[in-house]
Amino acid sequence: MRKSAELRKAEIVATVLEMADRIGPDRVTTAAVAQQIGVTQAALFRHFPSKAELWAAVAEQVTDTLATAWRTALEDVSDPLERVRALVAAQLALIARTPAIPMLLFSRELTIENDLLRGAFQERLGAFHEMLAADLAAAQTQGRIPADLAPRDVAYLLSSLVQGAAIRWALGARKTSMEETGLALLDVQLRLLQRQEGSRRDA
Amino acid sequence: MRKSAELRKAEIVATVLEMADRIGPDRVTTAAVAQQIGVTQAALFRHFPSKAELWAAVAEQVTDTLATAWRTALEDVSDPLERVRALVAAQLALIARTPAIPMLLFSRELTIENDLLRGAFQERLGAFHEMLAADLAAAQTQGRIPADLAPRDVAYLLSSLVQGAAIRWALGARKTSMEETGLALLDVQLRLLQRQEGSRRDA
DNA sequence: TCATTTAGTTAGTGATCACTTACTTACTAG
DNA sequence: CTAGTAAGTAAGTGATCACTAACTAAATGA
Repeated sequence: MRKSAELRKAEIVATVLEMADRIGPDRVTTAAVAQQIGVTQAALFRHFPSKAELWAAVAEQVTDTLATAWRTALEDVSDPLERVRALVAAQLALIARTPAIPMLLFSRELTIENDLLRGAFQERLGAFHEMLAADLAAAQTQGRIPADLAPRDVAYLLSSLVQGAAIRWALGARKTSMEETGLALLDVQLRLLQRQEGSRRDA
Repeated sequence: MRKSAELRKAEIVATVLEMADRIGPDRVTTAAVAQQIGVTQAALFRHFPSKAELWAAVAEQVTDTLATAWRTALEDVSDPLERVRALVAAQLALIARTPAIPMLLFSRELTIENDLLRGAFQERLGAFHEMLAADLAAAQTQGRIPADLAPRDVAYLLSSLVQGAAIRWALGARKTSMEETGLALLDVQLRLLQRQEGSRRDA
């Protein structure tokens, strides 16, 4: 049953993330993680010098996953509004698959104990916002959405849409489908953005 | 320095809420609360049989404050869209004044330990959503916003706006003014909602 | 084959948590 | 004035936390 350090580290990180989903980030104790893996609690400290460094590894994996998901979503999509849609859809899908992500944003580990982690997550959210804003600006130059809108404002509205959907999903004990409801709202918002000038042209 | 039970209970609840703002909900220990008040830790258990019941009292005060703020905001406002604006503005102002509220939504106490609290908050958010939806429906019958929009969908967009603003504010270490940026976004969204048919009529 | 490396264990540490018990002191009604 | 009540204290409890020291056994390379 003995694994290489590399494999074991990955297993520990994955387990922490899974347990953060299931029981909440602040409930993930070293003892609980070790028990789930099937090693003693002390074994974790062979691989990570402290729990904070373990969380840092988790955060790094999450931010990597986010970056990868965005890149994949944008592959071979050139139309600006389709790119916006793909980005939001990817974010919704990722949160649905890894519900710990929004919980991590407000966990004790991130918000209080570890300024570095908070900074890393904030930077990722900022990157998401900037990607949205860039494509929205492109859509604007194509005359697809009104010219007097600030792309960054619209990008904020769209990221808020994702965050709101995640909050309602979390509070509702995950009964509804976050992806479906989120995508439905995205369509409403995108129609609102497009229709004004589009309908003028059509009419 | 001895206070009546009523006064002391109120003082404890207020202190918990203040400390939840300052150090995070999960960091609020009975010892820390007692120390800030200036009594022994055991004294808290004279007034609340358990920490869970203490949190329940805090939640009740918060939901009461929410309800009051909404009622006050709607007083003497009859125009549907102005009511929507007043509601969202009131919510932004309240969160800015009591930043623990969004943190509570994701705290361990609420999301894991205490199903009752989670239910209470979910119900309040639902009430907010329904109030928005009702006024949006009224605006729809007045022809102020497009008829083919589901009022509940638009209400979700608006509550998400508030939640997104709160998240960015919390993660950004509260450097920006949440009320200002939130209200600016609200204006953008409201213009998006109105302009479509308004501009058609004008044009 | 055997020495070295390394993943893992056993059995603790002190700190901190919510909560309890037994006692004490301040207020108040009769 | 005094007896009862209610607020508060001192000093614990056991549980749980992250983390450590000393030891063991499995893999590996010469």
